[in-house]
Amino acid sequence: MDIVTILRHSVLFSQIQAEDIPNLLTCLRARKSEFPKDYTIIDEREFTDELGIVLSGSVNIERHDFWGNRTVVSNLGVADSFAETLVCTQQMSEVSVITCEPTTILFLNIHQVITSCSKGCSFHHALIENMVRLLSYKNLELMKKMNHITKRSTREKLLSYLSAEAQKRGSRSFSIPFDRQQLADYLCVERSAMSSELSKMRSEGLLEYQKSFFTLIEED
Amino acid sequence: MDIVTILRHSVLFSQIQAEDIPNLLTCLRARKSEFPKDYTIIDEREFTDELGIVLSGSVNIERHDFWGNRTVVSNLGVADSFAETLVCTQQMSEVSVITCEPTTILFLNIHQVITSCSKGCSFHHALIENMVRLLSYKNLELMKKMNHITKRSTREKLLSYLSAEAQKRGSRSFSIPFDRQQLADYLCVERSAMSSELSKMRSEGLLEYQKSFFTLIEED
DNA sequence: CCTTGTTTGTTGCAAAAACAACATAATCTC
DNA sequence: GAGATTATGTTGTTTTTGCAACAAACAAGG
Repeated sequence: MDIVTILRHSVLFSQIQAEDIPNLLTCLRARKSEFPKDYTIIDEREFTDELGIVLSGSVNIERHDFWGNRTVVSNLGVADSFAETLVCTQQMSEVSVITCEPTTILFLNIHQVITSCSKGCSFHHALIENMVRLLSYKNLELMKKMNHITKRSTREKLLSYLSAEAQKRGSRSFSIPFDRQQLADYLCVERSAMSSELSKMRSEGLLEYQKSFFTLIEED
Repeated sequence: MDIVTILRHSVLFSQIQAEDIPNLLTCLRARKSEFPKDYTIIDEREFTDELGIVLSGSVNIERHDFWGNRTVVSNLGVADSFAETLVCTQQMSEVSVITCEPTTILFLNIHQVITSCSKGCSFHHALIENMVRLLSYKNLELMKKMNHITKRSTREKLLSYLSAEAQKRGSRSFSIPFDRQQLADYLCVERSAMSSELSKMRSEGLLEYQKSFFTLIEED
């Protein structure tokens, strides 16, 4: 799939005509980079003027506390973007962006465009409007995640997350983008306790799973 | 304090000249409303085209699950805003906005301005740029809250929250905007267990408190 | 194909949290 | 000012989680 098609599936470029995109990319000083698996694209305490869009592969957004305990904030796939908040606030990052597999990223120098673009590009307004929409959807994603982790028990967190994933895919069978340790760090629980709870839920007939592929079983 | 002064302290109107604000308010179809304490300004499942700014008083953002368990998402004071994500995404609200005390709100019809404003107001661009900044700061606030609630124990959540509040105020003595039940619902823990833990922390010499006024005690 | 490393799942124990119930203190309303 | 209501704190019990240790399964590398 070529870049223009991928970008038109992103929030940032939605409702922008395909023929306008090459000029926009020039204006945004677009640059493409490829990274191996487990590569830290942006680290904590870094600054950036560039928003990243995933062209292929996937990344995790993570953070570590003082003692090195990891929290997985989110997983991003093709057409998803990151670092939009850093670009807009010009603050130091509190998260890392790490590849989960070989990944290609398109970097866009959004900062100068949303603060002042004296070129008067005809699609500038559409871009900044999309930026507003992008940040709003990021807010909603954070609220959804918070909805999972505010649950009080490990089982409730799992049910909340897995049922939301099923709903998102429109299917009771689906893959999640995390291994066990990543899922535990995403839901803020202890890995082996979570595995034990998943095993109990399976023996109670609530769900089946094989590694990261899950099937929720409908109650009769 | 008059409205223009308050608005200039908000993110949405920052860097907009005081003399431009009256025209902007006309353009935004501004309307002011007063509400008693414990009034639900926006309820779950509602839609809105209007962003609200707190002129006096305060509000809590809350949500309830299917069984009626409440989560407190955040507390907003003077010059803070709400519903910006609803306005930008045109989706149904998943939270309620409830007054904590008698409160005055300024409602602004932001939606039509950020999607298309054919009047060509000279400050339209500044407003949408501020909207981008506002949404980014909301993201950062959600990330900060998530930083508290991803901690694994009640004590760690309390320490995380209270030390962040101290840092925000630049003082080891401060008031928080929550009673005990609201604080417990904000940190997603059980109220009486949290009270018990606060009591232990006090007897260990970590902090003092009287209702919502706290003092963190420096370690020797 | 074999060895090494990683991932997943299990077990037992200690600690922590949730919960229910209740007493005391503080606040509000009449 | 008194009574009613709400808020805070305590206690004991049950449930759940975190943790450490380890075994088995799976994946990767040579």
